[in-house]
Amino acid sequence: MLRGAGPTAAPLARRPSPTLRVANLKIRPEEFEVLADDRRVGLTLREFQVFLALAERYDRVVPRPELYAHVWGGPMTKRDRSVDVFVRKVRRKLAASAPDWTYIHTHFGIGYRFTPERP
Amino acid sequence: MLRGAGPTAAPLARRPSPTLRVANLKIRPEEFEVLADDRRVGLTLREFQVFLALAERYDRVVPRPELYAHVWGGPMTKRDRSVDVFVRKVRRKLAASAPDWTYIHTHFGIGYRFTPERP
DNA sequence: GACGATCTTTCACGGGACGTTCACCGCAAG
DNA sequence: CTTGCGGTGAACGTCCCGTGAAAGATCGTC
Repeated sequence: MLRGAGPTAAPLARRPSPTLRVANLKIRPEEFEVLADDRRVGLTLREFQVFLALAERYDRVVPRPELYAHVWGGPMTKRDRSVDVFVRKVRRKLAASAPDWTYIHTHFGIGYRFTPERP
Repeated sequence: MLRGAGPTAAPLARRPSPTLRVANLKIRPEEFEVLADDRRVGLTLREFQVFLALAERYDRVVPRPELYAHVWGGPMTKRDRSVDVFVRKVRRKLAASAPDWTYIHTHFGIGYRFTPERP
């Protein structure tokens, strides 16, 4: 009698990926991927870069020009709003995935700080 | 002359082939064969290599250059569309064998992810 | 070797996701 | 009140990716 899969059939094993954990987030830099409570946040490439630049400086205030230089790789021109726009986009997607959390805090005139908090 | 009769005659033994299972798929790496609901998907060699490279990283986002290096064994030149074309071919054949499933997901600007889903 | 079939690689086109910039407005600080 | 920084939505151009098809490579058969 023909057997189907046979006795050696095994579930496909999952290969580990370097993962940073903070609060309810999992961050996989190699995959440009962020999970909130194991749900995909779905950041775009730029959004992830901005998020990572902040997350790597956990609980530190990151000046806007420094953030810009780290992501865009050059000096920030005055009145460039790129950082603000992408912080907004990251905030929106994080909020959609984890409504009860606040992650990115504004420091007026300085920049942003990544510190997960449950209001 | 070959004869099946004789005292030592035995039923043709079916050597089990190592088989990975995931969702409704069976994967036999040694045979370069994929079955969807026990139907042959009929991937070609390259197609199978691309499929396996993704399947081995189940639920992981695989950057395009990494996928290319794993299958073609060298650095990917910019603007090389080989990966895209073969992902397309694999998708088409998988869809033909299992229309109700979606397996390979696109991550814009990064690469692809293998995660079977029933829409 | 010539031919045909099958598979791989490359090319071109079109739609759409993403990144950038702008404009408007609310609010913090002095 | 006045100023300017940041939140926010949206327009717009770029280029990434889906897709079909041509061109090239590989293999088997006659």
